[in-house]
Amino acid sequence: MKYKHNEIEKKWQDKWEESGTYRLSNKLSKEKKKYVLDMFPYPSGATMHVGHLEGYIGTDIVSRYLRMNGFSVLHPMGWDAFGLPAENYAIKTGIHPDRSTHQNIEIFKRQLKISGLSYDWSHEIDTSDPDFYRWTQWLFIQLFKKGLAYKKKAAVNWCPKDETVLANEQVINGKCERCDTDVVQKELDQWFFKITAYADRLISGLKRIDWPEEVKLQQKKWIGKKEGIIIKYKVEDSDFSVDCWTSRPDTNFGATFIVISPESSLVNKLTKEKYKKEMQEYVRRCQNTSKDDRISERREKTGVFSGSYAINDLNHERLPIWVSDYVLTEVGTGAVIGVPGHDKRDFEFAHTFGLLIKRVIVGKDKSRLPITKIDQVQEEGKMINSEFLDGFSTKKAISKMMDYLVEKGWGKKETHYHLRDWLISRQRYWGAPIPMVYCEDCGWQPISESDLPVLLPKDVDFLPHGDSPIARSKEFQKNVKCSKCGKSGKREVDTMDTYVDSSWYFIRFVDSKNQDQFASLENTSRWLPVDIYVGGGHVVQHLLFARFFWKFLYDEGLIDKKLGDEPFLRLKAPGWILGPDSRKMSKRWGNVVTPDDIIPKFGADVLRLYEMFMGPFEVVKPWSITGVEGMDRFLKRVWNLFNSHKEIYKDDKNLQTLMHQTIKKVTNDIENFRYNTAISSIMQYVNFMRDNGVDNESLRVLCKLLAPFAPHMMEEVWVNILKEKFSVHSSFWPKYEEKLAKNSAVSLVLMVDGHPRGELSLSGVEVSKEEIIDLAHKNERVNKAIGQRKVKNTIYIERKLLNFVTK
RNA sequence: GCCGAAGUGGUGGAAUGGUAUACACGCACGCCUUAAGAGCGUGUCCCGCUUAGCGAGAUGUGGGUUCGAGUCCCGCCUUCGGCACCA
Repeated sequence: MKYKHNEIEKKWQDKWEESGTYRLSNKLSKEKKKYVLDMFPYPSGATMHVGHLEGYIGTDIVSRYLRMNGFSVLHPMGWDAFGLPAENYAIKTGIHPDRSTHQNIEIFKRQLKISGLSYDWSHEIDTSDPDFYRWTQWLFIQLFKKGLAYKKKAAVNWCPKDETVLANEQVINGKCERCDTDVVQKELDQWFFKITAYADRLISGLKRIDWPEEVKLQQKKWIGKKEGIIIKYKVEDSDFSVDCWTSRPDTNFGATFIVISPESSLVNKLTKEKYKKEMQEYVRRCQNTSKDDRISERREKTGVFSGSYAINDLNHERLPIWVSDYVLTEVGTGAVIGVPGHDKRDFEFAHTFGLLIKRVIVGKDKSRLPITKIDQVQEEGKMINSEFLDGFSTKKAISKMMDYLVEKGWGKKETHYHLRDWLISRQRYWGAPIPMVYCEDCGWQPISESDLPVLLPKDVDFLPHGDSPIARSKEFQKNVKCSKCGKSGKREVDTMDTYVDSSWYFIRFVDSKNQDQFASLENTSRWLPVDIYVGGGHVVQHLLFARFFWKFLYDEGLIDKKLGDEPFLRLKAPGWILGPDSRKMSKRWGNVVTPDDIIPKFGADVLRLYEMFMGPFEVVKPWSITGVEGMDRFLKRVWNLFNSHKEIYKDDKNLQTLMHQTIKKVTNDIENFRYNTAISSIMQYVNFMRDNGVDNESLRVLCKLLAPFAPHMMEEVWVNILKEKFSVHSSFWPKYEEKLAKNSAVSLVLMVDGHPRGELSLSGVEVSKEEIIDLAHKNERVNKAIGQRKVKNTIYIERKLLNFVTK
């Protein structure tokens, strides 16, 4: 009997949907819940490819496994539907983003469904649906009320020709990706979320969660907490001073100049008449330099002397004050203390302009001579030429110097973070409108919550015209009232960063149809936090933002405190799947493999098994069509095994042992996302049965073990061959017995000096170490290997090996 | 430059510090077929020998710890990912 995957897969998919096999019922127990979540996809115009599917198959397997273990599993799917690509597509083709996005969603959804994924679609969400973004807007208002959303001026990438704001990804080498015009920085009033208020907790919370260490490290690095000190330098012949923040005050005796950023408000005050003209020109030039150019490391250092000097209180030395664009306004205080001997950037600057270079750290080569080459610039070591710090390590010197400066009143300790507040304003159309109204009397006021959602107007021309597209809607500004005083006001015309949507969607999933609340306390308490979260790619920021929102809701009591203040307890990141040519899948290389290329020919079960068998879940791996064919052969063998109950085994110890070993292995492997080895052990089990025969129990177990991986064929087998009650996916996962999983016959390795020299078969009976040593000495090869030497030591590991050491 | 991950057959990969190369892919030969395909079987790291076997070597590279290292420690090389003038 031939297995017709197309027919059978369709048949069971329909049956599962019709009987609600994966639907959650409210009767299920509260304690045994699991929330298994995929990072929801952006439904882009390019179709889904097999790479997207890797994570989805992984969560599907674990979800099915958990259900079979008696858990009620929330496993939802939805759409990160707002975003720039749809808008750009609209600009190019005139097709409204709403239309193109929803067409894409249909394609994605069909592809997920034919893959046999067990999502409970009754929880589906779409971030571009007013039902969803109403609560995104509501969240904004909660943050605003707590002072965590605020407006301030900030620079954006601006294309003067297209008259539009560009996202960082649209800026290629400092030029607009569409028209190649040089991108400039433009200051606009924009909304921010104060994520920095949570910086410390975003670090400390990492300790409590089961995430890959490298992801945690990346988060820590992104937050970039650094202890430092602000040192005040008096400016000579004036009554003001320059504040420099540094984490390395230990090298302060090596300071020879100060550099401030061109954007600093001090530039004008400090620049002496003689240098004014040159300075103005320099500052103007910096303004017109794109960020990319400014950052590119290869660029020579530039700068202009201000004519002013600051005084280093430590040694009363005069420090010339320069202006240079290698100093960034946003970092520290926007003013840097130049230590050219022990900082490469400062060295380059000093070298270019002929400034003094002092050594205060002994070189790696023990050198105490002046520093003349960049290779000699070294950040750590033993202090010299630094009075009271001499002889100390840099590490010790940092704290000594900090204390000293604080005591003298010259400095103030201050912790700085790399993390900045989150700029969420987008001068774009396809996003959630920011629910704020500007009133001449009351300033910025939120929409009253009962008036939500602020609908995204549809009558918008989204071609770039130099302002936010929504500003051109005729409807949008009609009858707008200040929620505080009732006077007419003007709506905010910017939309929110789509990261805002994706930072809380996982909460909406637990109660996606709720019309009165973002999610009920009952449902959040029942399902959250997320037990297993799977996804990769752009994750660093997403995870930080989502953790920030969660902590905020936690603090506000909008979710139950007993849920803890971390939303994702366990994280797994699937590795990329490369094309068959080992390059990243892309239209450009013509190496994209989609589920539609594979499923019609081989079926979803083959695709699922193959993807999980390719290699470790977290690792990058190339696609191979011959590998798919191999998996097709394997599944055919499985099908034949179930169809030809040729020899029936009775009471066979080997088969039973292997069965328990396989259950154990597959169970542990699924728990740890080691699907490739789970499948290989199932293969060994199948091979054994094919060669040696089967019995009823071993077949039933095989069907269950394989059910999460190949759900369609196993359902067919379960119902129509094994004649069991529908559905295998609601049956119980097999249990193994430790005792039965142990081989009764053990082959013990005999070694001499660590080299294998033979083996000893021990069956069942317990044998003592002494008896084994006796037996080993009867082995010819062992004796030959020992030869005339004396055995000095004997190492015995039960059931494993015996090693005679003669050396 | 900094941070992180990884280097094992022709290929994807397996291996709680305990017989390296499981499980697959590919290839070769054979069986079955008029034939092709499918299916099944056998073989497949490398060198040597007195060749049903035996012995030596091999997990990027050089050291170290250990009775024993792919696995742990130190140095170097290569590849991939992230960040990048962060003071």
